[in-house]
Amino acid sequence: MSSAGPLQRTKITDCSEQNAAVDGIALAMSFSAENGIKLSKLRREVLQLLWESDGPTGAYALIEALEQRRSRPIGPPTVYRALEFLVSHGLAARFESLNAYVPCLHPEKDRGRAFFFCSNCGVTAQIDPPDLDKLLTRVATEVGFRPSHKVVEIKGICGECIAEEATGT
Amino acid sequence: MSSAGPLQRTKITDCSEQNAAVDGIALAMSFSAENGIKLSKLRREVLQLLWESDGPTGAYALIEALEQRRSRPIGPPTVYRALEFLVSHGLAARFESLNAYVPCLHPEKDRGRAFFFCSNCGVTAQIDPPDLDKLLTRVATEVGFRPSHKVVEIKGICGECIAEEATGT
DNA sequence: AACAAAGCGTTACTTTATAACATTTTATTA
DNA sequence: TAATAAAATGTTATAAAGTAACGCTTTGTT
Repeated sequence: MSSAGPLQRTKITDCSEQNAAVDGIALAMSFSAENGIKLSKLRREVLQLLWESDGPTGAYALIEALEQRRSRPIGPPTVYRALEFLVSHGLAARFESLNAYVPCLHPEKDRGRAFFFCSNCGVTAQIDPPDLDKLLTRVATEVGFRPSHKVVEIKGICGECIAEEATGT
Repeated sequence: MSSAGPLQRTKITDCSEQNAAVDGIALAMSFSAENGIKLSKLRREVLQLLWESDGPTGAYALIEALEQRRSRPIGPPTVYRALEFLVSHGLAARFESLNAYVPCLHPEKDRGRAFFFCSNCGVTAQIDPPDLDKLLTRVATEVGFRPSHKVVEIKGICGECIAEEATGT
């Protein structure tokens, strides 16, 4: 995958992948400590794999990666449960239209996340425009609906790939 | 499923289910005629099943329903291809977070659809606030992204179910 | 009628996800 | 700290969703 573009990535853009992962985990650790959440070894490993990954990661890719790390078989429920925990605490999110998972910054404000995904290079960004959540909430209110979970996912081509397309790179 | 609430449903709210289905198909037929699309028997049947259905419908539920109608086995690819066609022409949409399909009004304007789904009663609504698509497009533009597919899905509790909850019905 | 193209059928298989129950680890408190 | 309860993880089996590859049939075209 190419380097960071103008997108605010789910990964921290101006750090190496490794550092982004470290930061992501550090963030999760302090967030957990502050909120009385226990981040078990398994859950930490899964989250770390998400941060170290190049993009949205499927559950079975995580299983394989864990098996590598541990040199023994891991059953799907093990990983799915860890993912469920991470998602329920806002540390990760499921990218519904990709059947895959991404790590999340800002676990505290877990509403109205918008994910962008470049179909060309796979770069993923999480952008949370305050307007968006307000708009969705307003529309919901107008029709008497009480939202509990909002999914906003945009697929397309990122700025870098558009540029490369133009210059014929 | 309960009767129509204040939501603009994917089904036409002030008609019986049967009439909604008839109207949905009629709409699809005229739309197809106008746009030089051929709606084969199979595709028409699948679309009709979507309209007649009580809510978002899984591919395998459609397969079963078709097998009922035809009294012989139907393979998954048959239905998936029909769904792909319907979705690509805006006559249906995949509800990503439910692994299911819904029929669509307004096939012509196939952008920025917002789906609402009541986790309690299953009622589904398609609402397309012009603001929403504009906002998503604006945010995308700001980060240099060219969107090709937008997914907006809101799960929660619909007005009717909130009312029933309150009155203890 | 002959041909081409699109649609559909069929078989087999892959990927994604969960149910049910056993075991281990962690936390609690006697 | 040993006993117990609760939470987390491991294990096996299976369900649910989706696709690849190939052949036949229908539809459209010359």
